[in-house]
Amino acid sequence: MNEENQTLVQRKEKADSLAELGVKLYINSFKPANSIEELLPRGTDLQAQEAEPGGSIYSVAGRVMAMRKFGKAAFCTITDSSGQIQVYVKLDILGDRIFETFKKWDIGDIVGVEGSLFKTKVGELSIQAAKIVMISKSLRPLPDKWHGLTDVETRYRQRYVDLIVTPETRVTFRKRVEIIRLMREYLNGLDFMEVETPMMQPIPGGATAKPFKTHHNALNMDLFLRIAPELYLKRLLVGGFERVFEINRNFRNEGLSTRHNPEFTMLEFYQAYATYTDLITLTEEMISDICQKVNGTMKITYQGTDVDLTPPWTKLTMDEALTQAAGIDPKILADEIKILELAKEKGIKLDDSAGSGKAKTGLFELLVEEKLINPTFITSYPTEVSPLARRNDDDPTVTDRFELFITGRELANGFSELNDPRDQLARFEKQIADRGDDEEIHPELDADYIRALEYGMPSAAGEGIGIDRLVMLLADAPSIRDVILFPHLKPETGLQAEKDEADENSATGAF
RNA sequence: GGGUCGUUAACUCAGUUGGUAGAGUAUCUGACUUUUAAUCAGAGAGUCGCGCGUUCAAGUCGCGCACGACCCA
Repeated sequence: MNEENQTLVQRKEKADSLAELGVKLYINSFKPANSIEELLPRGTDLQAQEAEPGGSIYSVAGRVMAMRKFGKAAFCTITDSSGQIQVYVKLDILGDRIFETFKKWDIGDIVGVEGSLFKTKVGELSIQAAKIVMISKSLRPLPDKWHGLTDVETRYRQRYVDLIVTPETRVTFRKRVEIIRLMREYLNGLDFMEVETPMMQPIPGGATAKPFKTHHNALNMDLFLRIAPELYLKRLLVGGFERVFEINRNFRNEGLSTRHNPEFTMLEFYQAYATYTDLITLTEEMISDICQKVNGTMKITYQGTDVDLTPPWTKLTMDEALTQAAGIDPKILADEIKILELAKEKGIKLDDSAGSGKAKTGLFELLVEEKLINPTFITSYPTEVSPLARRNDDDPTVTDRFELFITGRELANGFSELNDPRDQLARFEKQIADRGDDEEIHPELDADYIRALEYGMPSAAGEGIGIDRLVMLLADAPSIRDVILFPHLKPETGLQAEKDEADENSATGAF
């Protein structure tokens, strides 16, 4: 790195001089007996300037986050993954030689401390260090201790630094982990099996989206990163696993935004002999329950907007939503020609082959979606836009499908599954015929999936829930990049230039 | 893809009408054995994102590019 600034040079020199004093800079032999978290309650009964009775010795390891040095003593704040505690370091306890090495410690170093507990004059629980040890020497200065790291680009690119210095970031990602854990627990409790299906697929199916393409060299074949696991999970229903779920990554080769990352995490689950209404009940129970456990309440705010996740949630058909939220006359909705005219009037682009279903969906996305703040299930999606969903028994122009909207965003999509192989084949064929002029979306007929259905798939309902968006909601995060540890960014220009240079050098060296 | 804004020390930010690059934190040196953004004294630290142009002179003005943020499609 061409960043040999003064601080870095000084830190390296200091590391060298520590090594000369006989200090090993990167040891792997210190095993802390205690977490910081477990020490903290031991201070509750102590008075200021009182040592813990019995004088037990504890040991902790962590990163030095702050240091207030005096001539012959110092206070350091150190953190481990459970919390932070102050360490009091004193010359006359450690002795000259050790104290000399301590003076070369920096903020950012990872250290081990052994000692007893006491409270300082101002009542802060502290460890009186009897032994100190360097575990890992830090060569780079941490960001400003008061302002922290505010540059979002650096926070995303160097998430490790963000995690060190931004407590809110740690809270968000712990929350993410907890949400996914609770989701697994919930589904496991209902006897769902967690499975893994291919992420590299010869035919990317289960959604309409642009896939990433890759190549298998030995087989000399193109593969696609999956856009959805759906068709594989339903093959498992055919196979007799009646409740399956998968929580993992999908990939879509499309634009990036505060709500879209090229790889994102979905929960998809399928339940035999269930209908979409069963999943509506399951979804509102699962999400409200997770919110209660993670946030301690079902009434949350998202970016300043109040959202109430207390069940039951609103349920509207798409027609009802268009009437109630967009004020469209039901008579227009019932008239195929008028609804197409209205959509065009509103500036919605429709292919010549588009029917009223696409028109309604377009109007819904334009006029209704953003108004659905509190959780709302929209049902009765047009068959035209739902190639994998089961038709409604009474009205075959709509499907037994729902989407869940919260804060104006789609969070989940579920339906009673289409298991008639001949209907499925016809819809695949129509979808391929209608693919329009988009070269990047190539719906291809998945003949093996049809073959699977021909063996007979039990009636079932299935659903996908966008985990990143759910975490955004429950953690009040404005951008999907705030809930993905390493969001996709374009390469850093400085680092890229150096890499090119290095590549060039090694290429020359090879000749 | 279009628009708006941003990019100055490791971090957070100033920088006037175009005229020698500034502060706090961090770092280094010294003082200091109960501090809480410790304090005090001193010092060092910059490819002003990159490039081209206008000008006697550009961090500042113009154009292009890169990266990022937000809005729109």
